[in-house]
Amino acid sequence: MSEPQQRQGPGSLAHRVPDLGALELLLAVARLGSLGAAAREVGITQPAASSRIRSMERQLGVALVDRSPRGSRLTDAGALVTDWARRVVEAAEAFDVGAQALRDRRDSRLRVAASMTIAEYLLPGWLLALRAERPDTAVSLLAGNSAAVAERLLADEADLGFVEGLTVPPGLDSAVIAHDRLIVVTAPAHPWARRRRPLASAELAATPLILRERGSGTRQVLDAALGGLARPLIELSSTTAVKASAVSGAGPAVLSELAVREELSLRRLVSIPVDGVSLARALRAVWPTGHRPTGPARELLSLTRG
Amino acid sequence: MSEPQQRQGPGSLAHRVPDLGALELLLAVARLGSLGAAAREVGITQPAASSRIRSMERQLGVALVDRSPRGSRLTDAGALVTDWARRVVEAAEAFDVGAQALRDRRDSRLRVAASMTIAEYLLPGWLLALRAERPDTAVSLLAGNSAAVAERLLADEADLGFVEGLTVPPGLDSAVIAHDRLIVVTAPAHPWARRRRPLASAELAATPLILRERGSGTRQVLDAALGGLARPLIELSSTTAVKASAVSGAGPAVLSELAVREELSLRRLVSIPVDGVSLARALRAVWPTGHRPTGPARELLSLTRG
DNA sequence: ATGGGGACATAAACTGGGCTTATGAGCGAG
DNA sequence: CTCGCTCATAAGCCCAGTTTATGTCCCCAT
Repeated sequence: MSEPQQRQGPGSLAHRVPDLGALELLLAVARLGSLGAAAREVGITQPAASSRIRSMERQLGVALVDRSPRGSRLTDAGALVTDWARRVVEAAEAFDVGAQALRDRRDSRLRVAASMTIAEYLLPGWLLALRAERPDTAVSLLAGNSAAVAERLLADEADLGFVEGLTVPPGLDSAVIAHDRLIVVTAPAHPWARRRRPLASAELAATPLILRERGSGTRQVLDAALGGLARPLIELSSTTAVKASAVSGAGPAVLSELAVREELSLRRLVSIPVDGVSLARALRAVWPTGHRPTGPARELLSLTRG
Repeated sequence: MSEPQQRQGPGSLAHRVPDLGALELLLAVARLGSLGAAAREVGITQPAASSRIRSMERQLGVALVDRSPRGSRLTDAGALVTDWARRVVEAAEAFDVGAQALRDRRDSRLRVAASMTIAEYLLPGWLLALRAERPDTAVSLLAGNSAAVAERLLADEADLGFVEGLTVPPGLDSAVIAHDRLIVVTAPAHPWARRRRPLASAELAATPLILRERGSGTRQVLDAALGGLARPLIELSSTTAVKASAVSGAGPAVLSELAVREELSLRRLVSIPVDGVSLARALRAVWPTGHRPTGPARELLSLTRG
C-alpha cells in the first residue's frame, strides 16, 4: 500500500540530487559563462564555486562544465542537466514565495485569502508574477474554505479573496478568473480505463467513489451535479489522500483537474469521460461589495485573468 | 538585461527554502503521521528528525506540525507547505531520473536517444513512469538532433529514439506519440500582446524574430511554414536563451509550446495567435525499420502514447 | 618579449549544521 | 502500574562547504 519505494538506505533523493545552492550556482554559471562570476553572484568565493561544481559532477557522474582559461561553458549533458535543474529551482521559488506569504501574517501590503485548491495550485504562480512586477509588495496568505474567505474579507482582515464553487458568498462582489472541471479518474489498471464509450451519469452515481468529505468544495459540486446521489467508497479529508488512494487502485475518484494534471501526464491516473453531467465550476476572485480592489490587490487581480 | 533578481546577499533561495532532505522528511511525516516513523523511513534517528522539522519551522516562521504524545499531524499551514514541498520533490525526482540516465552510458537495459526538446521536457516524466512499473530497468539517454538519433539507432547504439520535426530519417520506422505546436510569443508589454485580430502569416514573415539557429528543429519547421522566409532579429543556440531574450522584451520569438508552458502560465510571456500558417509538428518515436521495439523499449513506448 | 589580468585549480585551516547516542517526560492501553 | 508508544533535550562527533592564500595557464597589450 505504500508508494513505490526506490532503493533506500544511504541513497535517498537528497543524496543523489545536488542541493538547491548548487543548482542555483549551476544556473548562474550557465547564464554568466564563468565560475568566478557565478560565484560572485551567489555570494561565495571562486574556489568554493569551483569545488561545488566539481563535487556536483562527481555526484552525478557527468561532466557539466567545460573549463578553459578564459571562461566556462556547459557541456551538452550540462545544458540538459541545467534545464532540469531550472525546474527544481522554479518549484523552490514557488515554495519560497508561498511560505513567505504564510509567514507574514502582519504588516503586509496585500492580504489574500484563498480556498485550498487555489492556494495549493495557482497562487504561488500568481505571487511569483506579482513579485516580478512589484518586488517590494509583502503578501500574506490565509487559506480556508469559502465561508472563511468571506469572513476575512468582511472583517477587513483580507484585501482580496479567491474561491471556487457554485455560489458567491453574500456581501461579496466577484469576477470569474478561470474555470475548473472536476474529472473522474482511476488507476490505469481499472476496467473503466479501457472503456470506449463515456460513462453515463447514472452509472457514475451508482458506483462507490473515493471522495473528499461532505462539505468540501469538490464534494458540493459533485453532489449538485448528480443530485445529491454520490456514493462514497471512502471519504478522505485531503486532496492528496484521495489521489494517493486512487493511484493505488482503490477505485475511481473525483477530483479537480488542477489537482491531477501531474498524475495524468505521468499516466499514474487516467481520466474517464462522463456524459450528461456538468462538473465545471468557476474560480472567482472576490471582494467586499462596493470595495473594488485597488493598489496591489488590483495588480494581483489583473495578473490572474488570462 | 538580467533576470529579475531577488534580494541577494545572505538570503538566496537555498537559505530560505529547506533542503531536499528536509522536504522529503516532511512528506514522510505527512504520510505516516509520526516523526519517529518518518525518521525510520528516511533512514535517520528520531531526534534528528525532530530537530530537522523544528529548524525547518524556525526557518519558515510557521508551525508545520502538531506534536502530541501519540503522533504528529500537519497544521493547516503545514498541509499547504507540504503540498508545495511535494512539487519541489517531484521536480527533483525528474532531475534524478534524468541525471541517472545521462550517467549510465554503459550496460543499460534500455538505451534511448532523443531530441533536445523531448529530452528536456518530456523524457524525465516518461522515465519516472517507467521506473514506477519496472524499477530495475537501467536507462541511458543520449540527446542530440534528429540525425544523431538516427545514427545511434542504425549503429545499434540505441534501442529507441524520439524525434520532432517534419520528416522521419531514412531507415527508421516511426509512430506519432504526440503533437507539438510552435507558437509566437512576446513579453506582455509588446504591442502584439494587445492585438485583437490574429497575426497574418505575411506579417510574421516580415517581422524580425528571435529564433533558434538555422538547422535546429524548430527553425526548420518555421522556415517550411513560411516558405523559407523567416527573418532573424537574433539567432540563439538554445531554447533557454531565446526564452530569456523574449521575456526581457527584445522582440517576438517562436518556440515550442512545450518550452514556454511555464512562462505563459506566469504571464511572463503571452502567446500571439497567427492565421494561415500551420506550425504543428509531430513528436515521433522511431526505431530501425523492421526492428519493432521489444522488452523495456516497448514498455516505454506504450507509456508515451496518451 | 614581457608583464598584467583574467580564468580555474590546489592546499590548509576553520566553522557549523546535522548526525548519533543516551536519557527524560507525557500519555494511553493492557 | 507498567509497558510501549510518542516527542524533547543534552552532549559530543564529524564532515561538507567555506575562506584565505597561493599556483598555473592563457590571452592580450604594451
